[in-house]
Amino acid sequence: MDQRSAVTALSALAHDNRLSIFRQLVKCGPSGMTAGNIARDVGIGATALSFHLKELANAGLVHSWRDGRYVRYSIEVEGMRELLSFLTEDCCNGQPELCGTTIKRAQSVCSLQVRDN
Amino acid sequence: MDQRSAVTALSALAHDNRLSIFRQLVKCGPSGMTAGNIARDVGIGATALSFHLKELANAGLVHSWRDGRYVRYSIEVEGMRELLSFLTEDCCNGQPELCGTTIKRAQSVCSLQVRDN
DNA sequence: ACATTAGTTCAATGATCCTTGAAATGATGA
DNA sequence: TCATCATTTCAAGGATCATTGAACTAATGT
Repeated sequence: MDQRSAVTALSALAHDNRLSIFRQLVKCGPSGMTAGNIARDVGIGATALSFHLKELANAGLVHSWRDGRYVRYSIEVEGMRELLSFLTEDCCNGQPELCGTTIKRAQSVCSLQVRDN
Repeated sequence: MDQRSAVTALSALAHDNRLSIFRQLVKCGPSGMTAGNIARDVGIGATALSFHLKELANAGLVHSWRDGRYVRYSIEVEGMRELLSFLTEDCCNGQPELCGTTIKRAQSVCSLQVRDN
């Protein structure tokens, strides 16, 4: 991931409604949700929802597919993982003991955890 | 971390210059950098730098202290960790195998990795 | 005290983003 | 085919954010 893509992804997440949408989809997993159900849960109109979903999709954070009369959206795991990785790249110049002294290591609840690559 | 703080933090990172500043500080570790050196590395003026650092500080992502004639800035590790954790909270409703099948688990290069709490 | 260096605050302008309803598109079932 | 439901696109406005130079505050050394 490059800086430009990272800014796009962060901008996509940096909005109250979009962050709510994103977190709903994180919870929901690969099966995704229909646009209509997202709109209901987040409490916004269809137009606004469509606008925000487009931003998230354009940022590589969600993707969609048609499911009969509905359109389903789900999180783009790889895009999210790349973003988290980018944010922590070269932390303390590869000497984790420098920041590791202040916080505890622990297991992530999810494979979205940052990895070195 | 609540939704409001997360949006503030993401908004702070969602800007080309601020993301550059942030990543410089991530690399640099706890010793931090002077404002002047950040400005030189990122290639922006003092006024703009001050504005952006204020945004990052307000978002809880960096902090600063005076060091003689200079002001040093460094990353706020806990704030960053909270943000990463918030973004992946309840991923796949606690069933990591759902998203874990598509990406490989691996160790983070840094203790900033997401943890379950 | 004064000159110099380092950073921050202020105010105004321009740029970008968000919201809204109305219209358009796509899919289903009778 | 027609009515209906689901979602997207369009266009206009209001709101928010970024940039700039100038003025200001803070620390240092002489």
